[in-house]
Amino acid sequence: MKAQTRILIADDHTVVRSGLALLLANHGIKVVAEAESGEQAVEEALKTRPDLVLMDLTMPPGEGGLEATRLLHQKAPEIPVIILTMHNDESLRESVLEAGAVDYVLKQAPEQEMLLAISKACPDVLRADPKEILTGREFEVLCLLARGFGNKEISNLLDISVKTVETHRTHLFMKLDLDSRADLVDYALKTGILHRQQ
Amino acid sequence: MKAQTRILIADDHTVVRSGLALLLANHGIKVVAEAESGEQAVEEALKTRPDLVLMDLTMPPGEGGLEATRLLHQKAPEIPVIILTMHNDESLRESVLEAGAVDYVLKQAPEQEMLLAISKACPDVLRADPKEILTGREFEVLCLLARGFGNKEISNLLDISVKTVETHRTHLFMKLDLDSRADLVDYALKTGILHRQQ
DNA sequence: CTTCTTCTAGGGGAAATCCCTGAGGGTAAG
DNA sequence: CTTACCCTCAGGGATTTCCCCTAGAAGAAG
Repeated sequence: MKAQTRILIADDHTVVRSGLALLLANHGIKVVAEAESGEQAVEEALKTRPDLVLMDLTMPPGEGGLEATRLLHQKAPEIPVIILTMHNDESLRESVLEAGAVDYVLKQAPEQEMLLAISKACPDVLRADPKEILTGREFEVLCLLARGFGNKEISNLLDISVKTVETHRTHLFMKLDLDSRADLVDYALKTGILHRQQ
Repeated sequence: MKAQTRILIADDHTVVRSGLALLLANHGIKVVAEAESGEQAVEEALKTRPDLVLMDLTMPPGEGGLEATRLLHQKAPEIPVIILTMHNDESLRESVLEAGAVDYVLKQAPEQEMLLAISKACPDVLRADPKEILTGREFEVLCLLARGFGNKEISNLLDISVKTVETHRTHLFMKLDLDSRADLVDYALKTGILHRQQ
C-alpha cells in the first residue's frame, strides 16, 4: 500500500478545517497539520513538509494567504499550494498564481473541482484506488467484510458459495498484506471505503 | 435505536456544506437537505421539515441568512435555526436572535461549540451516547467488535476470558437491539464510534 | 441486610470460521 | 494455441464463534 499522502490545511475557520479534513480523509488523504494564519501555515509547512498545502486566501491579519503563499514558495518551492477562496475575481487569480500557487479553487465550487485541482497539483495525492490492485469480486468482498458481514452472509448477498467467498478473502488478504478482520477494518477506515458507501 | 435526526444546512459554499455534513454524520446527525441561498433554505425547510436548520448568515444575494431566518421563523416557528457566521459582531448577534434564531455560532469556533449549540437548540439531536446505556466494559467490547476484533482477540486485549467477552457481547446486543456484527458496524458508523478513536 | 448493578466465568452443542490444498471454465492477450 | 487472469467451488480438519443456560464476587444504594 502506498504511503499515506500528507496535506496541510490553512484556514482561520475551525469548521472549514474540520470539514475539509473529513472530506479529504474520505479520499485517502491525511491532514498532517492545520494552521489558522498565514504565518502559522508557512511555519507548519516547513516543519511538517506536506505533499500539498490547501490555503485559504483570507486569513486575518490581512491577506495572509497570499503573502504566506509567496513566502512558502520562496522557502520551499517543491511544496505545491492551492488557494481556496470565496471571491471569484480574475485579477485575484492572477496575483495568486503569480505568488506561486499552482491553482485557485472557489469555495463555492463543487467538491469534485477541488479534488481535480488537488490531483492536478499532486498526481500521487489521490491514493491508488484499491480497485486497481483488487479484482471486482475481491473489492466487493472487502467492502462487505469491512462492514461486518460474515462469510456466509456475503455468500448469500453475492449469491456465490461460502468457499468462493473464502477464496476471495484469502486473495485480498494477501494482496493488501492484511491478516485479520481488524486489519481490514483499519484499512477500510483509512482508505475511506467504510465512509463512502454508507 | 432512536430515529435518525434530520438537519438542513444552508451555505453557499459547497465545501462548507460537504464538510459540515460529514462533521455531523460523525455525531449521528443526518443532513436531509442542503440549500445555497436563503430562499432555497426556507423552501427546503418547509418541504423537508428538518429537526434543525444550520444557516450561514452571509449568502448572496444580500444578507440571505437573516431574512431567511425571519421568514422561516414566521412560517415554521417550531423549526430551530442556528446561525453560522464568520463575523464576530455583537450587534449582529442581537439582530440574529431577534430574527428568530435560537443561537449564533462563529465559524472560527471550535467544533465542540457548534455541537453544544446544536444540543441546546434541540436536545434530541445528539444521539443518546451509547455510554449512557452501556456499561463501561460493554462499551469497550462494542468498540473492539466494531473494529473487527474477534472474541478471542478481545479477550486477550482486555485480559478476560472469552466467555466474559461473549457475555458482554450478548448484553450489548440486547441493549442496542442488534443481532449481527454488520448491524453493530452500522451502528458504530452512525454514532461516530468508529471515527472518533482512529 | 437485602437488592441491584456490574464484571466475571463456565458447560455444552450447533454453527461458522479459518487455512491449507486442488481444480474446472471463461475470457482476453500474446 | 498457449498463457494468464478471474471467478467459481470443493475436501478436510483445527479453531472460533454463536447461543442457550447458570452463577459467584464486589460494590453501591435502599
